[in-house]
Amino acid sequence: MAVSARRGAPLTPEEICSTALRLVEEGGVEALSMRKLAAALDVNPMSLYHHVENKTALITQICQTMARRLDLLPERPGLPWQRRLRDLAHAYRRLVHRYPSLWSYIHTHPEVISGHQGGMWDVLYPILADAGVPQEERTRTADVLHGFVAGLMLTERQGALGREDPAEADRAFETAIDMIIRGLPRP
Amino acid sequence: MAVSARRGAPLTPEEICSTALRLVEEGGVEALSMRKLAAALDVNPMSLYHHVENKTALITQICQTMARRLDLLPERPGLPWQRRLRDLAHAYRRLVHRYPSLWSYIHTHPEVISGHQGGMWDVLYPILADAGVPQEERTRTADVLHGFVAGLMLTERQGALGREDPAEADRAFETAIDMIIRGLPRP
DNA sequence: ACCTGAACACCGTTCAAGT
DNA sequence: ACCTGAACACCGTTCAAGT
Repeated sequence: MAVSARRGAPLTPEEICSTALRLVEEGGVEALSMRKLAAALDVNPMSLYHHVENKTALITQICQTMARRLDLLPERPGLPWQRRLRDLAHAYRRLVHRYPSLWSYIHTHPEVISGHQGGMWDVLYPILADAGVPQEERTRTADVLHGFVAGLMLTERQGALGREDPAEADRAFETAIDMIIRGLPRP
Repeated sequence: MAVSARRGAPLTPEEICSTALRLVEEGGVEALSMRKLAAALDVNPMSLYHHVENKTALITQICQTMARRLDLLPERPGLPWQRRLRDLAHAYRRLVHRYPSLWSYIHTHPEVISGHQGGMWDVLYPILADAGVPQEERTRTADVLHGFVAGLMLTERQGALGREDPAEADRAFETAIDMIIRGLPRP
């Protein structure tokens, strides 16, 4: 039989991807296995391989889905760049809080995301321009800034920011953004 | 027989740890398995469990060994703090270049290292003091700085700094340290 | 075209049995 | 005290066989 164990539908890529993402949200990337995913979909483990090349390809897919969930505020060129930079950093932080394990995975597996894809960079560049960062330094500055904020999240996830007091992590994050704003290269 | 397959010696903790670290240096943390480690030591896989509680305990041990390899320059209070901060950052970077995979592992597995252990912090605090960072902000600033540099390394490892030109990664690192120096909180 | 079971080559770890 | 083999419960993935 061609669609036996499963209810009706013949196992769409979307269903696979969203179920996989759910497993990751619940138990981290290490909780995702092809066999558990198949069980969650009520399907034979091997059926998955007709829709997904392999496990790493699947993870790459759910990473891209995650990246699309960065909830950027609408562009508001009227606001000062400091404010927009702060808001962007907070959006990034919210995303990491939502998918901590998957986010870590991406940043330890360079191969899954290549280049400046995702809406974040389109928001960041105009901010840097308004901040007066010279054109020829903007790419480098953007990479460094992303690194800074990513490292902050790494540290927060390690519990190094505010071990006892949870509000301390928020405060440290603000301090960090202040440092970044002060430190930006000016002409 | 009690020491059969192995040559003479009865399998010391040091031997286990150093061999495990070698496997990690060669193939990353994902290349370390209890069974491969046993093979490298020419021993039955189960023998390891008489010297090591389990795999995570073993990894924690080799992480601590790695942390001890941070080659700090001797303290030179005569030099300006900017210079000392830069040197410390470079020592950190060298360590990450030497153990990229293990370093990533630590920063994605918060449980393996807890608190400010390791000589780095003893070097960092006096630098921050000389930089004029107020006493009550030093802990937070130190955590943020560590986060910044760690994030930089993460980004570098992802290839985001200087994809084509390898010297660009060096330049981006210097730019980043400049930003940090400019951005430090002052009284 | 899509699904499946058996199989292969791996894991970490437990446990009873050996010396 | 230290080592070991067999076993358990997992992996990802291939492949030939089913409908």
